[in-house]
Amino acid sequence: MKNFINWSSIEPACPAIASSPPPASAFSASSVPYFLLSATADSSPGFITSSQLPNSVLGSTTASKAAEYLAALVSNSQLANPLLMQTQTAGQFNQQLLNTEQINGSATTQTSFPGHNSATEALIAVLAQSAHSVNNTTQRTTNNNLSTASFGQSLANNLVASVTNPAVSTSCFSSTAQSSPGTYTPNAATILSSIESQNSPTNLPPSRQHSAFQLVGGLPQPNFPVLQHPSLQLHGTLPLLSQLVNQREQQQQHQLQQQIQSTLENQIHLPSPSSIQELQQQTQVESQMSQAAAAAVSALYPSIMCKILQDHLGPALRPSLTSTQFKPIPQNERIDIKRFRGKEPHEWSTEDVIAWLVSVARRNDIPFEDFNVNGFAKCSGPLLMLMNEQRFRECDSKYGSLIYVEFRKLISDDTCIDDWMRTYKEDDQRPSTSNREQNSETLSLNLLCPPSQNSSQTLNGLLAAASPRSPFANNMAFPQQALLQKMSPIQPQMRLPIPIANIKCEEGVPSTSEYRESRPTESSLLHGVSMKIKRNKDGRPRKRSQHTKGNKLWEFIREALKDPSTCPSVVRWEDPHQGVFRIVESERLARLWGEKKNNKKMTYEKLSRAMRTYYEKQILVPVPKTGLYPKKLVYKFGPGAHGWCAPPLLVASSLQMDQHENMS
DNA sequence: TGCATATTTCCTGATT
DNA sequence: AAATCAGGAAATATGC
Repeated sequence: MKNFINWSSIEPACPAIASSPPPASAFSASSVPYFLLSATADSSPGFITSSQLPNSVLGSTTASKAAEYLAALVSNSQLANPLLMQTQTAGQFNQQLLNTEQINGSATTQTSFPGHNSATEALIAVLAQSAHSVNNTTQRTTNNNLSTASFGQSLANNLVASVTNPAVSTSCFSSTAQSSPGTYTPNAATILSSIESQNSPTNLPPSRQHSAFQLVGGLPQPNFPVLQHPSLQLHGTLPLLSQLVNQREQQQQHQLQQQIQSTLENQIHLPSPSSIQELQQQTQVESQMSQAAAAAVSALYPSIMCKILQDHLGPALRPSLTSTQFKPIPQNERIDIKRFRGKEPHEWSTEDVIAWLVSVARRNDIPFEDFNVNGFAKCSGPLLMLMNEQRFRECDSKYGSLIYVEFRKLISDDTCIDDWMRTYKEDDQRPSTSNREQNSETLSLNLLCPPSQNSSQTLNGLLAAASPRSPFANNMAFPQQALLQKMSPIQPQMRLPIPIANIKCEEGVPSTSEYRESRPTESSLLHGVSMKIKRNKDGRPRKRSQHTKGNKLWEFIREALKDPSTCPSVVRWEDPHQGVFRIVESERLARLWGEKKNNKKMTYEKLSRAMRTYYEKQILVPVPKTGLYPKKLVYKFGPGAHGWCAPPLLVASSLQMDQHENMS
């Protein structure tokens, strides 16, 4: 157990650990694979340029994306043989992590941090550790075949350890210390949450049960056979790298097959069939290792797996990769990702919606490819306005709620939706039937796209898509039903039950509506679609309520602690039992809070002032000055707060840590 | 309309 | 030196 390092024992001694990257000495040029050094990028020297990346990475061509991609590529190739992963980089990295003095050293400065390769190296180190630990496990359990699950678990555990550790997550995983510190972390955290939900600590091998807070150190010193090729030293091109990877794997497979073949042919000279079995097992393990590594990386980094890698991984992995998940944005379908900003949501075309989704992904540090864009492919702004949270979840089961919340923020001041609905109401009240038809058509078309598009479509055509038994199929009163049915499969109970004219008064959903009475939940479909326009004295429309449930600052922080996209990258637990948490990135938290409150001027200064008002109400209580916690940016929930509870994994890990500390 | 609530904004000064 | 903490005071936005 000596080679475990307990992060919690280091952190209190160094509250500023998250902002103190390792010294430059931890990495040297000679320890970096050639192709990382040879590539150049405008924004981040040392990384491959965005033009060299596949489409799936182009959604957000940040340096960290490039780093992730390269890391995946490296790991896919090198994890095929775990020994290759025991690189100098990994060894040095781990030694560096183990050196508490260095971590605590005040001499570390931002400028000395080699930001151009840190993310990749950190990841390689973690992957190396995974390979190493699995290798050990394999040696210990001789006859146990290495399973995909166990390897993936090991990899996941190491990433848990790394991401949980602020020194790694905030400093090392930030690909470019200068331009985008910490940008890697949310992705990793997002991925980890799904892993954590699958892997309970009790299922881990004994050596990994403290993984959430510990990182194994002391890797053997290396022998780093980098992929050496003259071209790579000049141009770090992915196709060539991929080709080399393929060639090398084919060679390895071929050699092993030859070995087995010759062994079988010379069987008479062999002492026992068990050796053949061992050799076959070795081959099997090698193959499984390769696939397991690939599966693990693909599971961890679905967004950065490009077609080259998928092809490389072989059929065993493909079933786990959905076609939609990795569908690149076609080059010829580029969209103006800024246009939507100049429009109101009800003016958004389907392209604007996609562009907005890109911005949501970026803002939340979610790989855009993780969004089920297909689910929103036919949604225009007006249609989004009619969709409730459940409908968003139907479009994207994973991120639907988040996207819904983001969209509600956009229309929170009720301006655009009110205007839009009012316009329709005015039109709708015109007596002429022909007008009604026309207006219904306009609206229905608007739901799909703004007037500029799809104008050739007719109302009849749209209505034809509706169920013939629909109560609105023949009266033109509510074409949204038809549209929603056409858009995507909708559960019958989700159908819009009432004519739009009747739903304009939030508090007055018509009492005559049999639908409402028989199915009260249906009114929730129109949550937020309010015709009641509240305005301030100066005539400006009121912003969305600040007192809405779940909209208080402490509740926002509570939710951030539950959200893998913000915990532990923005806020994280210090002591989940006691309700002690720490703000990791203060300004980012303030920015997120500002976004929620539609206040671009929010700062951490102001946020913290609001936090201090909570001491009076005991929503927060002073953090005990026991020396257990950092002195800054640490808060504690008090009896006035409720609903906070730490993720089970953290609690379990923390308990184990307590036991471990008690034992020692 | 007025009051209560929950911040938000600005500030000074202390601490890390 | 910069970031953070502490808290007073007034302003603002919103719900009821």
